[in-house]
Amino acid sequence: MSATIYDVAREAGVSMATVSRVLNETAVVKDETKKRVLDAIAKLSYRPNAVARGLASKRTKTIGVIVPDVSAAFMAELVRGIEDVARMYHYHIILCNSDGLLAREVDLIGTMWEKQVDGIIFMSPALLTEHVNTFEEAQIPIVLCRTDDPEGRIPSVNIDNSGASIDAVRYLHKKGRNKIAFLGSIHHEGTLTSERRRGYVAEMENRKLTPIFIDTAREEYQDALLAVRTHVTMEPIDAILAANDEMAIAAIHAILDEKKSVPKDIAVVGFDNTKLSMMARPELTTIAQPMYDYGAVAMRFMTKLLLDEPISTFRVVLPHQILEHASSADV
Amino acid sequence: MSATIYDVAREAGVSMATVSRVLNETAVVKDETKKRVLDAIAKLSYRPNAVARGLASKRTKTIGVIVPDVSAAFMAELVRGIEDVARMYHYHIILCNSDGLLAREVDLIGTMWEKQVDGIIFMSPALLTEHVNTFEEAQIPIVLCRTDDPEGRIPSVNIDNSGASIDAVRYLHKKGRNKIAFLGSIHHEGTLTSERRRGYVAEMENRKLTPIFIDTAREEYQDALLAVRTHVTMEPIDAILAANDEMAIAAIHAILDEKKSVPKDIAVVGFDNTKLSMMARPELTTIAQPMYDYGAVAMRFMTKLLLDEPISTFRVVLPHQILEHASSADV
DNA sequence: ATTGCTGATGGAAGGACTTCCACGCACTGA
DNA sequence: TCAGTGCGTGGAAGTCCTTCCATCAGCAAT
Repeated sequence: MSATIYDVAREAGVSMATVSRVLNETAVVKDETKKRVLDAIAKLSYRPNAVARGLASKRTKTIGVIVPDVSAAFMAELVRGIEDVARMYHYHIILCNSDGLLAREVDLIGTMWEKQVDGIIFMSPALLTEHVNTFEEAQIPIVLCRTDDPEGRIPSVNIDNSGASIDAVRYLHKKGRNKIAFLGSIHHEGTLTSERRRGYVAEMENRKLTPIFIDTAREEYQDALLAVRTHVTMEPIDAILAANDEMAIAAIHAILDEKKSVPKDIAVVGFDNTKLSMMARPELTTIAQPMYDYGAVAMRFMTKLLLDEPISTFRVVLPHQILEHASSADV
Repeated sequence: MSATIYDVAREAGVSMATVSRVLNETAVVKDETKKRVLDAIAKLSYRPNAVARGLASKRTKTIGVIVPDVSAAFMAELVRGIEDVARMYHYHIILCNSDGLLAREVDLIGTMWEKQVDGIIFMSPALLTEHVNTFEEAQIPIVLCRTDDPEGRIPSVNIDNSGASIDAVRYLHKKGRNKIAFLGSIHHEGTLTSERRRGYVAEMENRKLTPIFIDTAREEYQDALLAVRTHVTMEPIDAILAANDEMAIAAIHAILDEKKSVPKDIAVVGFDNTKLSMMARPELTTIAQPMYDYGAVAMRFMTKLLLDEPISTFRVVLPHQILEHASSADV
């Protein structure tokens, strides 16, 4: 079939140990010998078998990536960030979707271990004790991405979601908005949305404003569309802070459907700065998180862990920023 | 460290061969023995090492997935389809982005080979001879996905892009539109867009209509927005068939920006039925391709290849369908 | 009682690499 | 001249499985 390291050794007249050394640059090999080996490799168009390599070295150069759903709004960009950095460091990624189901997540971590991945980048709606336990059993380097560990046990990469909401409320209030509603679904604690909601509530109270909630079952366009439509006719509000862009756009459309104006009657601010925000009319003011960077930084973090590079902090916090567009512009 | 098959064998008082048989159900094992083995596995919380397994069996249960860019409009859904089916059949996927660069694609196929993947699902803007050659060298089962091999050498899963355009032109013409423009970028042959353009031209000529082209550099929102804005003021048209949804939405916005009406003045039809189509105002008429199914079917196809199941055709053609919405409704 | 099967299991040889240990050679310093 | 020092290299063990071949007990058929 295809050439093995042994064939290369014979062709070059050296031992397989030497070929391995050339391949991995793991020791000095005389230039002349090295050349012979490289020639033999080229001649036989030899490519090392990564599986055998993995078995012998106990390092597979692959990283497991567990996400709730790649096809969700901006997960793909994040995954792209991971993969790009992975490639730079000669890693590959095994991608799995968990749908945020604990059982599946636990199972996946097990499978990742079977596959002998060198590390796992993990995303989940909320981190539970079960997760942490599984991580500990698995004994694999883990980096949480867009998933907070409130107790800071696991290395993580996040933005300050609560702080971002605070900024948003401040921003809207400065624009003279007082009846600011929060559009999101109710989840258990530890969720991204719950953090965002927390910041919202804190800053509203801080400013002696009454929090208003527009709750949806799921965090989706259709649900949000209906919820906002209904709410707008019932209670007077002049601004909406949505838990994500998709819902924010639903809010815009719902408001327009009810013959009100954005931003004149109601300003809308989204979350995440997905492509969607640019594709709405009026364009959406949104809180930008660097989605690509999320993945890129998490993967870079992973390589640091793997290569024993010094790490300054276990909880990386990425910057966020309000990007102002027409949906909340001054009237 | 962690238990090996040998430990399990000792614990259960059998040979490792028997453990392997229990694990793989590759031969009959007496019920009582099997129970002892399973108990031992549970007791040691043993999980087989997939790498060692891969080396010994020459099957890794992993599939390489090469896409131009996961973060592109609907690639993520497609990848999700692949992964879901892969999981059903106990496969995993290694995901890589090629950016559609030939050199990277060739390199990736090589790396996939190193990784000893059982098969490759391959997506590319256009299939070239170099690809086919590399496939042949690699000797790995390949399934093309959303990538046509005009010569039908490689198994593939596609829709009839040219036919879809024909349908779209027919549809618009029946609605009384005569000045139908095609919005897309000019690529070399073999591209999806080129197929779509081909069908458009064919049906326009068939109906004695003059083809009108709005060309963009890249197939993106911004490029399309500018191109359409400019074009609309110069040449009278009453319909636009866009090469994808993103550009179609750009077209809608450009038309509105120029104070014209959609669909009254100009009807717009998109391609791909991404989530975006629902999120536009007016909602976008689009040619639906089953994006999730694209991936799911391709992966299912792959498993058939791998499991030697009978295959009816090497070129799977998925159905498409015009989904009518407000952007092209009767006025 | 002997032969011939079959069902259940053990033994051992790979599979393609990495890596540790040892060794030869040329050269250095006393 | 001889021990000491490295560099460059070979040999072989080890990694954890799968799988082929052999074995063996038990039972039906002759």
